Amino acid sequence: MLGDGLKAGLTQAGYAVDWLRDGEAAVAALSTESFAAVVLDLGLPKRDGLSVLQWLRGRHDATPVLILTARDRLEDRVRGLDLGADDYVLKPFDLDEIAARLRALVRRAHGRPEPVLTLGEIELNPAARSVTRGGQAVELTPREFDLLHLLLQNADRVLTRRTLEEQLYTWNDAVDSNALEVHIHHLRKKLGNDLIRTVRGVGYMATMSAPAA
Amino acid sequence: MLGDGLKAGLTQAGYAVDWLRDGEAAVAALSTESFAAVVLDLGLPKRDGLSVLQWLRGRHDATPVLILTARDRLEDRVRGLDLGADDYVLKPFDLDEIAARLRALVRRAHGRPEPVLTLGEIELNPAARSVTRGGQAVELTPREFDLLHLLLQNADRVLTRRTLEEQLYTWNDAVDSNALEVHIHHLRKKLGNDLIRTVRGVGYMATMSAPAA
DNA sequence: TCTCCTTCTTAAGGTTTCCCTAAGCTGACA
DNA sequence: TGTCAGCTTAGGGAAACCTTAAGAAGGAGA
Repeated sequence: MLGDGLKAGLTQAGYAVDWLRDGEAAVAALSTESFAAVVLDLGLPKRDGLSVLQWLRGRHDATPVLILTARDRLEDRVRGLDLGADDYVLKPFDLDEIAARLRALVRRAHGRPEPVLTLGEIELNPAARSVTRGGQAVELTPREFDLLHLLLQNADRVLTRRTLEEQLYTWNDAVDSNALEVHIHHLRKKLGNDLIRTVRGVGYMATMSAPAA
Repeated sequence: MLGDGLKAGLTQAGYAVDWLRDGEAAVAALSTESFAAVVLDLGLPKRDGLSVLQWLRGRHDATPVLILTARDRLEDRVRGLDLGADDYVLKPFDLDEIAARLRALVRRAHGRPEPVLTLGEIELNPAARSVTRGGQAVELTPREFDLLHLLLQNADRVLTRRTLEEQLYTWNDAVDSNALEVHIHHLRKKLGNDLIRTVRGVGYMATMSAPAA
């Protein structure tokens, strides 16, 4: 059922999709055909998803791989990235998010830069990892950049604290502190107070215009 | 002829349409005016559609672009998406489909393709956690938002006090007070008295128009 | 190896927002 | 006209968030 939805969604997003229902079939397909990218569910029957990934990288096949993993299987995600996965998405997943990340992966694989993100007077260049405000360069630390990147990719949409922390800290899930708040604070200091809106009790959202007083 | 039909159809669907007949004219129009969305035929005369798209994205213009492409020009479609097109439709196309996709694109341009709940002049966007009344933003507190969300999800259906409280307060933290009434009151103050109808002895209901006498 | 420097996290107030409570009031229904 | 469900109002207090500062951790360069 999960596969059905995923296939339908990605097809609608403009991809040609081959859906292999177990690890063995996936290996068989990957040995004979060439794909732009692979979406790999780590909970595959017959042959474990991680072993498929390991096998693929063992052949020096650089096809971009996006892994799908359950929220409570943190160690799988870490192992997946270690084995050469390019990105991951947590289940239950959002179709738009998968489509967007796939597109980014395929772009990168072709050596094409990801498009610049713009919101108001802020501009973020993922390839150069640079940010400008009103045309003027702004220096951000790595964490600040990643956080801003996430927010801009989801502009006008509330991101929960949980989501942000999960994306920001791939390995160490339990960041039991207000680190996020501190980074938000630094971003606001550098980019202006209007860019990032607090949604009390939920999270944060990047948005262009301030609300009507 | 294709353009004629498209313009007529989109106009009828409620859009204000400017029809530029070649790539150069399109670039000229796009440099001076601002559009809610662009429908781009890749087979334009004078200046190729893809080059128009490339030019547009080169200026960091994020206007949604829907490309029209012939069924046998698959690679154009792929290039178009890579260059930053937001969606595509194959020729020969279906007018309703184009209209539907345009609607989705325009919405997405201001906050992802999230389903928006609408009732009368009230619109609620769960992704942005925003509410508008007659197009004008209304600021709600978290509790107010959640309550309105519940009511709109069950529009024209009576929700008992009990149901509402259970949903609002993580499993029956039995709020032994009139807190619910207070929030209802605040909502009515912000959104007008007609939206939420009291069903005496039972609960509340969101509904569009006042009852017939 | 040592030192300097950047960056990230932690922690501790300070501040703002919001939510419940409670008490008086209003209007519906008998 | 009495009663009761729901409406209205305002303030205390707590949770959520902001701000600041300092210590840890890591890396670069000598």
